[in-house]
Amino acid sequence: MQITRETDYAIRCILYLAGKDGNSAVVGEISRDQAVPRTFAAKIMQKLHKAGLVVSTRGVKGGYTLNRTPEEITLLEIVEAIEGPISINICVIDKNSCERQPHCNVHPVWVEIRDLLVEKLRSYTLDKLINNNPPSGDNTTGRRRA
Amino acid sequence: MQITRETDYAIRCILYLAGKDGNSAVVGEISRDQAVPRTFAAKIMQKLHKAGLVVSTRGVKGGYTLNRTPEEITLLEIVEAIEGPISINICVIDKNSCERQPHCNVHPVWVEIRDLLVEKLRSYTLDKLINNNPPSGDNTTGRRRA
DNA sequence: GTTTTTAAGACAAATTTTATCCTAATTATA
DNA sequence: TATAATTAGGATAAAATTTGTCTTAAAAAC
Repeated sequence: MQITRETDYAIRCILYLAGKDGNSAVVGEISRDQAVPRTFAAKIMQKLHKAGLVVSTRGVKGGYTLNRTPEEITLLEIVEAIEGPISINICVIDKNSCERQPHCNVHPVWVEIRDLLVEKLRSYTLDKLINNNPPSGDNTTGRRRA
Repeated sequence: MQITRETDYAIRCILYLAGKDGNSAVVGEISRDQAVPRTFAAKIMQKLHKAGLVVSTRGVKGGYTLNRTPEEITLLEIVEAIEGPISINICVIDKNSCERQPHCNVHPVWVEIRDLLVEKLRSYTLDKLINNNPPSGDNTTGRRRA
């Protein structure tokens, strides 16, 4: 029940991009800085591009930039860009995977946990990760609103 | 980010045992009833035994029974009996896996999500799954205490 | 047209998951 | 005490997934 290394890489890569403050970076630079294998990083950036999280430019002055501000990109989007929809157990996504019954008694638990996970991942945006801030809605540190 | 099929099997198997209301069951019976491959089921029952969740008896009248009441066995224990400690990302468990820094900005997120998951899984006991009840502490259905 | 970059798909290695098989140990009972 | 029924544990194997690499093409700058 872990994220894959690829997902971890993807978060690092896009976080690096977010840190460039609007400037672009090429795969080689991202790969070097974040210590992810170059060709693997290339594949990851392609996935992030397909998911609409980054803009790609080909050619000599090409590279990648964020497609939105760091405030508008969530961990959930990054994870799902790499791994597809979160499901915890196969039965949450694939209706035909519970061969024996329409759904067993445990099924609602997986759905509940999936929803929990989705909400939590959605609450973290790139800028919060960069600034080490708690996610929206969290007020456990005792800070109060202005 | 899914539980393995083995874990799913394990939950089915122990749930079947819980349904036997104190009576024992042999691997063959569990395997047949829950449609999990016989030798694989045998391995799973061994893991549940090592984790102290079930009692095993060898020999002619042998088999498995629960080692506690269904109220006292949580989903968390079953998952961890099969998969080991929950971690979401390798860095949550293995301190040496973040090569570059002591821990990155994302690390606390994984810890938080791990904790969330652990709490949720702990809140579900076998009897709640059998009776399709919400976990302890949940009162979203509007029922009130007597 | 040459160089630098991304795009995409095929391929390959490594690891994990999902099993199976075999031998031993234990227990009931004929 | 021999036999049958069961679990215990380790070795092995097959399948699937993860983690990469390689090659060719397309695009853009100069």
